[in-house]
Amino acid sequence: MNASNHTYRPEPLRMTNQRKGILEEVQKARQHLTADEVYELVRKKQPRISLSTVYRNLEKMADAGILARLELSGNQRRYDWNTDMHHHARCVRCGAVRDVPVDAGVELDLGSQAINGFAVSGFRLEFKGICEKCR
Amino acid sequence: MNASNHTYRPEPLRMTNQRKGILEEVQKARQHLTADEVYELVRKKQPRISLSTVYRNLEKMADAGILARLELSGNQRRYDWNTDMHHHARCVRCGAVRDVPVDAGVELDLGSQAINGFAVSGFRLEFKGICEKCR
DNA sequence: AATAATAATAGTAATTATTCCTAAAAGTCA
DNA sequence: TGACTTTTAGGAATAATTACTATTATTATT
Repeated sequence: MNASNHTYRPEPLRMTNQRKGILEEVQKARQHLTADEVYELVRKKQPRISLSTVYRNLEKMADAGILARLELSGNQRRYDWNTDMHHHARCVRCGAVRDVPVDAGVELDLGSQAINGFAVSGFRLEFKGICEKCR
Repeated sequence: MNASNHTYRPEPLRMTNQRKGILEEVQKARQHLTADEVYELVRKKQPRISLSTVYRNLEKMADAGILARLELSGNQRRYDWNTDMHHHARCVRCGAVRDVPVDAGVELDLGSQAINGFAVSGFRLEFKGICEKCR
């Protein structure tokens, strides 16, 4: 058991077909996918791939910084091709999740942010609302 | 399957011993508890209570607005006696979660918040950092 | 207090998401 | 090519949560 989610991992990543296929699907997806969504997609091209391979690789690539983990509150883990800092907005009707650039009119004053002895080092911001399609 | 998490529930809540005991523990806890933490606590006084009763009641009381669900990203669901609007801060060392009042120096500009066609109706904000004890 | 109606319970089974295990196969490097 | 090490498939294991069901408890009403 490891305290940190982002353990330093010196071992090299071999470029296997499976890994390539998984990465491809995540990168070309328009939404943020769950492990089993990725599995279903990759399976069309590599019918013998196993679910555990998909899980393992998504986690490994997230550790390596190639992908980003997306753990929205109360939901299944998803993976995001966009590893830059950004927020997310979830539609309460259809459940779609979209990216929100950090500067999209959102201003979070973290200036001298020391909430009663708590030293803030980061935050995550999650919007909910109704997306364009659902209005 | 129901689209909404907060279904209108006209049926009355009967005040059973189990429900009373569960509510008591959540309200007197200093931390935000998971279902099985509540279970272990209530069990000391009501050794025959079942885990599913704890789960069912926590959910029911959350639906009724007596408790608040707390689903921090990538974590087990917890329950919060404080149903007023507030944020949370999680210590990356010890994992403790504390409340952050909405006005604690945090300013989120939601003025004309329409992120490219997405109508924002709410948001959740989660801090991480190091708590007083762990510094 | 007794009755009738129905909500809640204990105990367990089922589900879902994820991680772990292992022998066999496949990349990588010299 | 051969040696070394990572990765794989497939399935078992785990953890959190939800669903099921016969029995019991609560509440409102006589």
